[in-house]
Amino acid sequence: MRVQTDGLRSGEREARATIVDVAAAAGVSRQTVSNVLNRPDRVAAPTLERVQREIDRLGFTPHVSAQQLRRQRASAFGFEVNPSGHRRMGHILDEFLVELTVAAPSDAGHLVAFAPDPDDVLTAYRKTLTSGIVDGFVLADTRTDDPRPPWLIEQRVPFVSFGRVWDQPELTRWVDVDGGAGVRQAVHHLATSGYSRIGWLGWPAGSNVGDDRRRGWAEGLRELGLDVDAPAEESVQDLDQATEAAESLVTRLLAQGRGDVAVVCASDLLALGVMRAVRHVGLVPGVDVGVVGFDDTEVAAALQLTSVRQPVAEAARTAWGLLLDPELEGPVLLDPDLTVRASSVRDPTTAAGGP
Amino acid sequence: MRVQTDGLRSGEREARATIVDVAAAAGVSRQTVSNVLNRPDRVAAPTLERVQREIDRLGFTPHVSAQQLRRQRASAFGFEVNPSGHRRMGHILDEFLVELTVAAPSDAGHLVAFAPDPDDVLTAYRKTLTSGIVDGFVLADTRTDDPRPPWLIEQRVPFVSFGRVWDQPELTRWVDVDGGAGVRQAVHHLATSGYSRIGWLGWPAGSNVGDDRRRGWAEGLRELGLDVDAPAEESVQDLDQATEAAESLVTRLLAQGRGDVAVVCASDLLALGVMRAVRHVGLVPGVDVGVVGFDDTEVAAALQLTSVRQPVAEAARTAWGLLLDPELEGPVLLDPDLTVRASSVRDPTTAAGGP
DNA sequence: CTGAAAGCGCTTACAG
DNA sequence: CTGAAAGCGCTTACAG
Repeated sequence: MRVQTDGLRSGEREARATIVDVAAAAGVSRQTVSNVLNRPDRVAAPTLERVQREIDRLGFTPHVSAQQLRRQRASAFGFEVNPSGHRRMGHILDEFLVELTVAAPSDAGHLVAFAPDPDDVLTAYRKTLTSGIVDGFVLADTRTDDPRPPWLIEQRVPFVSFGRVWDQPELTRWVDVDGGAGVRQAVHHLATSGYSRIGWLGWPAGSNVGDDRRRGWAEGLRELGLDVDAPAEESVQDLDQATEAAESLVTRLLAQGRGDVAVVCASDLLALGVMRAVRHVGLVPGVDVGVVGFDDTEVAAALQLTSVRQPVAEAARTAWGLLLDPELEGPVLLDPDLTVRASSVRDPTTAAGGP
Repeated sequence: MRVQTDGLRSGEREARATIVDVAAAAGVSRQTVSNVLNRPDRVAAPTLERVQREIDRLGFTPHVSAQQLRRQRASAFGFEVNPSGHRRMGHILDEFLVELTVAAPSDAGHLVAFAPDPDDVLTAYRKTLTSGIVDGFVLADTRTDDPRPPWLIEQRVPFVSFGRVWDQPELTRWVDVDGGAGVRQAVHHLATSGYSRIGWLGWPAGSNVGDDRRRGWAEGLRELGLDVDAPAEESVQDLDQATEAAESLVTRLLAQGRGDVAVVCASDLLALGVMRAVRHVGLVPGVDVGVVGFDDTEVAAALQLTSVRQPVAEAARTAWGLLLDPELEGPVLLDPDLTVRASSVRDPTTAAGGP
């Protein structure tokens, strides 16, 4: 017999209602309450209604641990996080974690974040799994020679990946953002704004992500009938080096004429280098030279930089779909959005790139 | 009788070992295995060792749901997240979520992120609690008239807060960053760099956080014997308005003389406005006018802006301490760090604020 | 120091 | 359509 809510002294913690309390209140067995919850079709309408009323009245919520134990299923999935300091992809992964949590279908799954020892990542995956708190995983930040996918496949553990699993092409349960399509979109936008000589500032060749974005630039030019031999330069992800590379790039572009020059970049930081280079030659970003970055970081927002934005929330929803819905076929490649700001609209009243 | 690991066909998912498997392998009862795990002092040394060896050999990890159910304790705490788009504090809270996960003491607690319906936040707290998946909560982003603290207190639910609970001064289980101390530190740093006339650009009076930071500026000036009536201006968190306010502020500061002028700001965005204003009058941030921002965002890193950094990882560790260690007295006020960059060092070779 | 008993809250297959 | 039985994997108080 449970303590009745009404009988509590004020300030005392209410005892939670269990399925047995609901059963007693509704005058049925606890199995029938369980059926109301899990197999409502097997319960007669009047019984259903009566039980449901008591569930609502008592504020009953099933005890998740008991369900997990009995069902031998956690209905939860793990997501590895690493200390913010070591981030390799800006805040995208922090955002993805948040959006995965928001998008969790409350009935079918929730998210468990865990932080492995960096020297022995797989142990954390194994422990998380065998302690019964997850049924599978959402991977992100997959690398070439990533040990996780082969291990998970061997163990027959369900997983999806945010980001292609580059060296396992037979794997199809992943969702990624089509960086090339995003850059192509940027090129089309610049052309529409009246820029016709569009250069590229990217990372050194050899990174899957960077090469993909550069391909988008070349394809965009080709589709539009623009000069496919437009200048391109490379820089690592460092502001000073980017500025230097951008100075050379901007000089080459401007040497062929003025007024219709723009640069598309593989990242916002590279784009910031371009804005600097443009200022250095006495011109104004967005008015004299168009600039587009990638990832729509805080920097882009602050400096009025047009930028390609990854649809992180949609990627999170898709990840849940690939995990839970066997009908949904992978892989899924999402188109990014373009956030248009002053750096690409040729409006003399709204120069970009302050201060 | 369980399937033996050795007997599995290759590729088949291993059945996890349970406490019963360990007991059988070690030739003891399952209660003894449980004692090895939870009350090792009650077990004879040889038994302890024998059982431990089998635990390691079988890779046994206790089933968390079974423990939670039996102990009637989740050893987990909830943390509310909201879609990234609606963020009010930059990426600080995303970072805090990550650091809370990293800092979770694996034996004593783990973190459960959940996303409430914005129109009915308390319902999500109640459900998370009564479903038995958490024992309490970590709050963040507490507001004046926040409904959560009074409700949690009334329900006798344990919680800590990242950020003061401003309108419940009797509450002491919180950890916060001492913004005033951070700004004071910035003032001292600027003075050491040779700036002696130091203005303030803050938010309109009335916000707890903003007023606190401004107090730090005034105290810093007083401690150093500098002009406590130095000019101050206000702006909301918007780049154009910040630039306008900064222009007025910089003009006033420069009117009294040049060469030793600096501005401390309540945010990096306001600081960006100052850098713009400095450029507009033909001067160079960091060389002619010192600038310090707050929060050390990506913008600060990209623009070589010196900025006050909140110690998020330490705040997360402290939050766990306040939650789990009754000896640890609250409240805890952490000192921020100053990330020094070109905008405050008066070095002509490293101007800040590109492009 | 070790083990037999009870039970946490639920679900599932099955009998009536 | 409804309920009695069994059991998921563990821990706790207690008897020996």
